[in-house]
Amino acid sequence: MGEFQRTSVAPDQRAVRRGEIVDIAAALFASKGYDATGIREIGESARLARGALYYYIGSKESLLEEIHNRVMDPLLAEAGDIAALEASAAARLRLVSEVLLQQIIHHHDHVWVFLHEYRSLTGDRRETFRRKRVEFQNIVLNLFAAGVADGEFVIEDLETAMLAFVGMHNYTYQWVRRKPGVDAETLSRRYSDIFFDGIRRR
Amino acid sequence: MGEFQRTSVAPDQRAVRRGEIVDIAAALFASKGYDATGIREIGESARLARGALYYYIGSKESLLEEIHNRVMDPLLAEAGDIAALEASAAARLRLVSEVLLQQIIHHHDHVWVFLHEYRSLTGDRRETFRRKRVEFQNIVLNLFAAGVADGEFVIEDLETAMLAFVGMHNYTYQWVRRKPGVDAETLSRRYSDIFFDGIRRR
DNA sequence: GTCTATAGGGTGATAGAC
DNA sequence: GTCTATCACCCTATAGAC
Repeated sequence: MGEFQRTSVAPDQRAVRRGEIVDIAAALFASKGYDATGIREIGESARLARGALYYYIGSKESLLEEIHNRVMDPLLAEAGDIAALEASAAARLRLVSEVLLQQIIHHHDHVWVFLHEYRSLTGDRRETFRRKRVEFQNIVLNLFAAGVADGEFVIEDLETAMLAFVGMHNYTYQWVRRKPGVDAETLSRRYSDIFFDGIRRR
Repeated sequence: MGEFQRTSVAPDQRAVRRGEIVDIAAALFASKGYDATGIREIGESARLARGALYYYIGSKESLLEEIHNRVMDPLLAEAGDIAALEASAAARLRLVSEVLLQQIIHHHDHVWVFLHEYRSLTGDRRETFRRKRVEFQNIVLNLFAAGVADGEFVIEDLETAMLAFVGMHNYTYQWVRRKPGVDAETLSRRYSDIFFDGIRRR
């Protein structure tokens, strides 16, 4: 039983080290691009020669896959929980906006890679990622639809509205690093104010 | 004088062929990525061996530079003309929205490369591009500021509003190819309706 | 677990024949 | 203008010693 506890509860050193390497890779991929970053560079940053590096990573593409999952999986879980809350569509969209911006701001490297390099995923990895992205967009789409059904929103085309909302948020990764001091809560409020009420004086 | 006219007015065959190769490269870079596309592939698509190809292109990076300029230069010129019109800030922003979406929809490959691969530009090329992007964003920023000065808009933070506006538009390149039949005029109207008046029922 | 050596295959760019 | 041959260098991944 002591042995069982050690393998199931104690941290797996190999998995821990692999996690560190994933973060190192995310930083390199974000600053130089996936294709332009060599396995050698990742090894140098992790202080590991190539042979030892491959003991942890398996392949370069599996690092890319894990970077994607680290952003997408918590985002999907949180957005799903928020959508299930008993609150107005506007209130729930505001919360989704905030968790999305938190990922973009606090896991900036991973999000950059996620939004820039998903085409470097191949085969099943690519298809799995595509499905998760559709799932997230559907959560947002359904919130807009719920708002229209409740008479809370007036929307000409639901899909365009969803894509405008997601696009406005996602694009944040392009500039947020150059504006330090911006926080998810403030930005979420400003985006939501614009999206729900517009900027025209009334 | 006849000879002078021929060199200054008649089309330069080399420049024409180079232009065709730039378009071929844009299509390849957009579908596979800049780093993942080889000079050999560009040559195959253009039906030219490497030696002949280099006679036209100079270098791979100069192709990337020209793809950027083909999007940015007309956009800057049109946006500058629109900003100088005597019209409300909302009307002028609506026109800027439309020319931006026209570039995104009708020069989709070039825009994809432009928004995805600008980090592969080096040295002066990169700096020149950065300046042009700032120039475009300043045109949009000044339109928002003019709207506030006229009492037409109420905006908490000008720069956030500008970035939200630009981001909502730019992100369009990610999905517009999967929705055929979308035109710049319709999309521009929908984006502007959301941005100026919001989606909440009043 | 970590290393070095190497396999097997790319890359962008240029020289020089025609 | 277009070609082939080649330069110098890079890549991901694996084998096998320690």
